[in-house]
Amino acid sequence: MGTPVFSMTVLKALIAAGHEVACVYAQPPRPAGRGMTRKATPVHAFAESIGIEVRTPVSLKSLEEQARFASLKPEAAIVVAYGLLLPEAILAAPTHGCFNVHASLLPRWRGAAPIQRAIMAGDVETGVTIMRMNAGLDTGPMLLKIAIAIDDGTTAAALHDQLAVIGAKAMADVLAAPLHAGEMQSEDGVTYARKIDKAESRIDFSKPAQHVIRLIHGLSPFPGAWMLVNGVRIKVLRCERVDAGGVAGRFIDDALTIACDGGAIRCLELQRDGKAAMTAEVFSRGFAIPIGTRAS
RNA sequence: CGCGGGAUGGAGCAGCCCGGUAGCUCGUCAGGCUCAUAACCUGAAGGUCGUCAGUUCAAAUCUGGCUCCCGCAA
Repeated sequence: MGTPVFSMTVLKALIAAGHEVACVYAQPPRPAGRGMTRKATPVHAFAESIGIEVRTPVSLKSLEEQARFASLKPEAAIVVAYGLLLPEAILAAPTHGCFNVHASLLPRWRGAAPIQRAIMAGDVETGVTIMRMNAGLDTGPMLLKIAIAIDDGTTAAALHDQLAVIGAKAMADVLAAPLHAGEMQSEDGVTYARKIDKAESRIDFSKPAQHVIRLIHGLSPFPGAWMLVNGVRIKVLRCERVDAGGVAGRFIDDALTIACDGGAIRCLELQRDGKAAMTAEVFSRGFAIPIGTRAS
């Protein structure tokens, strides 16, 4: 059970490991993208392409859906970024239980956007956790945790791809070994990774440089942290810290360096409205920004 | 039919509203200057202006269709 690309990576790994996939559950296709056409989710499209049955119920709360699920006689259910809460009846159906891959070191960053939140908070490490599922939100006993480091240059996209690979392997490893009950999560250190709100994505240069960098990288490339320069909306996809100062929110040189509170950042990769993403050097050729221009 | 931007030498852009010699920054190549350089100077190569059709004496520029790319919103 899953929906986005992350889930797809795990699904592929399980298939490669020789597991028989009886059925894939995914979020139903919804109007999305340009033109608002209904589009199958990544897991849905992939599973269908290789001939696995796909079900896309709006909810699993109904007795009919629960009966349909039980009739698969599943040995185990693997849930990755599915987006639906699983009722008790579903959790209890598989003989070996339900397992989840979560992209953080639980109990830190339970919830929807663990990858982005870890970067935005400035964590120096994060990882994946394999757990048994229970009725709570990412509260089940843990079977395996794998940590990896985050640095100032780590973007959400890069971290996502790394964690997907690690998570997929971790899940395959867990299923290959004798299953145990797992270790309960500590009550200490619980944090929740709430969904990314578009309002958070505008860059505030009155914040410290470190904070600005984390925001930019945590939201890169989606939804993308942005600023307004001469009325044009520009996303900053990658940047680096620079030892320089100036009036916060002003460009202080001709290399796309913008002053923040107590420091400055230099844009390395950016994208303006309607255009493709490009490096700072290439961007500069077609979009001149005089020193002193305001970014807001 | 959710809203909108774009397609111009290798790269990024301007020109389009007010049709009539293809421009800018960078890259490439050649030469010069220099102890030397990604610096500086000079010169050169390289474009059927996405595609199809229409209007016109004349279309990158106006009109319509098509293809592809992207931002917003979801």
